[in-house]
Amino acid sequence: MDKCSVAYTLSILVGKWKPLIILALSQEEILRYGQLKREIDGITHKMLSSQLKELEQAGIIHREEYPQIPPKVEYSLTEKGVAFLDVFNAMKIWGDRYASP
Amino acid sequence: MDKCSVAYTLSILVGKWKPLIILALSQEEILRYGQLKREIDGITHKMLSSQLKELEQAGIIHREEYPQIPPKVEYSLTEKGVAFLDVFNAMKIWGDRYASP
DNA sequence: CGGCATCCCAAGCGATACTG
DNA sequence: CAGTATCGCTTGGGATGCCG
Repeated sequence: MDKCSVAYTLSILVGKWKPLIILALSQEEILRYGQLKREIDGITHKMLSSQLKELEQAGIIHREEYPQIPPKVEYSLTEKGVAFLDVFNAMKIWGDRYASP
Repeated sequence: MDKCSVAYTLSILVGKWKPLIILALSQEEILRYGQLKREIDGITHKMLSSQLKELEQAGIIHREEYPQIPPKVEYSLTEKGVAFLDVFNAMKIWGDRYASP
């Protein structure tokens, strides 16, 4: 097994919140900032902002900003992000099978 | 997608070194402590010890101790650990397809 | 040879406040 | 409503040393 591509994938999962953000967006297609914040239990304002920015830079999510007052920003998964769900699916299968006592 | 089983799987991947340990053992079947240390570039004594212990407690790896002087300890993947390679495989597929720029 | 304990720094993260 | 900045705590993990 080649370590490099696995390492790249792991780099996406780094941090306490990124997986939860991706999963939240996988369920709702499109979510506004505030909706995401409510979906993800316990995440702080700062963390959500920074993690969203990192995921956007990684090309996992798309950010759509509407120039209006009050501001409105929508987030959604890119094709790359949707494909990432295969990884979560493998995790889910393994977790279902082996989740601890 | 159920978060719980995914979260359990993610908990296995927590830390800088656990994925590398699992991957190393996936390539060699059985490795002694010192061999693992040499396989995994840059890992410190302390980290290898602690991560091995955690993986053993999680049931991912098997620890076989030979009561002799000098000590000899062999590590290998359990069935649960081998099954975990499916997760890495999904990661590899995604990484190969989408690795950056 | 392999495990465990100690010390210590840096990164990660939370709380809070300010801005457009 | 969404984003940025600052501060300080907590924790992961690196370096080192002792023990069976």
